[in-house]
Amino acid sequence: MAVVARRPKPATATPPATVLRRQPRQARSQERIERILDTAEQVFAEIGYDAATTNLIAVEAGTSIGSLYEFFPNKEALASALADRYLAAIGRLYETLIVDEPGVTPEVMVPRVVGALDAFYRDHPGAVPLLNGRFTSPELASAGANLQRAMVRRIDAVIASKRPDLSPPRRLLVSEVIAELARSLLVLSDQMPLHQRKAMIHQIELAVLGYLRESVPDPDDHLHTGADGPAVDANMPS
Amino acid sequence: MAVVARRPKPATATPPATVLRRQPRQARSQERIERILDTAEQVFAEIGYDAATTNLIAVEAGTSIGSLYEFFPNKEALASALADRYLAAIGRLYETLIVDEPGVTPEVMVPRVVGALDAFYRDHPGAVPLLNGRFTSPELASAGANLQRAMVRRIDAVIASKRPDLSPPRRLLVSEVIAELARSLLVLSDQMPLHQRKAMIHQIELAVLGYLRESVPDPDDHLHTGADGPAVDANMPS
DNA sequence: GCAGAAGCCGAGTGAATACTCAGGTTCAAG
DNA sequence: CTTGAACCTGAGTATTCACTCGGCTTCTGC
Repeated sequence: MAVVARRPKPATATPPATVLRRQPRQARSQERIERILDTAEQVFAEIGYDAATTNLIAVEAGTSIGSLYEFFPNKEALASALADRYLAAIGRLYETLIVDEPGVTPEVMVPRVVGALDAFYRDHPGAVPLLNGRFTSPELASAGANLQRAMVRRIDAVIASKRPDLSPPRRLLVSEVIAELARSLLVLSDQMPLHQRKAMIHQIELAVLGYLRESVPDPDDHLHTGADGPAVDANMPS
Repeated sequence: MAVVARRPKPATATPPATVLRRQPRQARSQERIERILDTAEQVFAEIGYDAATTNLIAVEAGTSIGSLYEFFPNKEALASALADRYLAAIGRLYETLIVDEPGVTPEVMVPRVVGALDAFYRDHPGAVPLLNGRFTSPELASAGANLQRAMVRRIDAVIASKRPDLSPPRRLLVSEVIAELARSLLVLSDQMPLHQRKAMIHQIELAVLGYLRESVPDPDDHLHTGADGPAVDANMPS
């Protein structure tokens, strides 16, 4: 239950529902909205979307349900607003960092991307449970899925440029594996205490690079990696 | 919400709740129970634990709620019974395949384990969404987490035996990465059509092996890889 | 073939909860 | 200061859904 719509009265053609019901005019209500969102994020992360009641969120935010519904048309809208907080930022991060620049090798790009994502998730502790948690709304789950697809597409584009010899399906497969690998391991690292987290981030880089070397061996590599020589060797195109 | 207990009446000290309320004596009811479980699995997989209503499950199973509750004490018990169907089998699979045999290299063991898991998941289409799905009950989620911990422990034991030079924390980290990598990519492959699935399975093997090579380079390998000193060094206690 | 047990049914119960609304309070413009 | 708009409140409403219970049907042992 509850995952399913619980809005039997209105039935008014289903507007976007993603936005606020009304734009606040006074600073007080703007702050209230922020407080509600902060609280919702925390509560969702702690007990999950379904178990979170709008009443609890309102009370925890130090306001009343009436006020909550003054601005948010329904519970899903809270989740949407929350997702919007991060989606754009992470999307921009992808666009900035997963790019096809001439001198950038995987050894450079992977730590950059993984590091940036890790930093972002550390700065925004709610983001991971929100977008990758096990108990989120369908709304949030599909937002997370879209983000993941965006990452896959960008990786695919970079590989396409760097390695035109790979067939498109194979490229896509490799991109999907890399993206999923990064996603799931970043989620894992997000659950760890800070001192282990750093080590885990490094393992993520190793995992991505190791997979890349196995799956897409360097064409200008003399010794091809059968089961023995990973041989990073001096590959310095700059 | 429903994630939270919804059993306000009984309050009877909380018995195990994992079992059937009553053992069936006749074949008819045994079949009914099976049908209910099959249906529950399907419904949970399709719309998630929360959105699934016990009434729907009963109707879909061609029976009545009364009958459902004749045997299952509550909704969670359905999930438990479902988990029990797979947990033991997968656990045994780990015990059989993730073992420390003398001549078995990662190149042999990894495809074996990944292949066996893939085969199991193909034979039991409900298992993956049930244990790794985004919308399962806390009960099921923790069952899945336990299973994952079991895998980590077994991998850790094998690494401990093969590579006594690694420090325990490092070993554990590597084991966790491998287990998570396998888990998340197997989930991904489970969502794919059969022809892509085979290719993905191979990528999983490459990913695990590639990560292993990066993270735990062969000690008798002259050139060491890492971007950092993994501090493996020539530490030979034997 | 019958009595009692096992099994089955589904309308009904009660608790949980998303969302409303009538009435009050605070602000800002004139 | 006044007035109307923006804002706030929380008890109440409508709905959903896990679970019960009394009555009915089917089986089984004698």
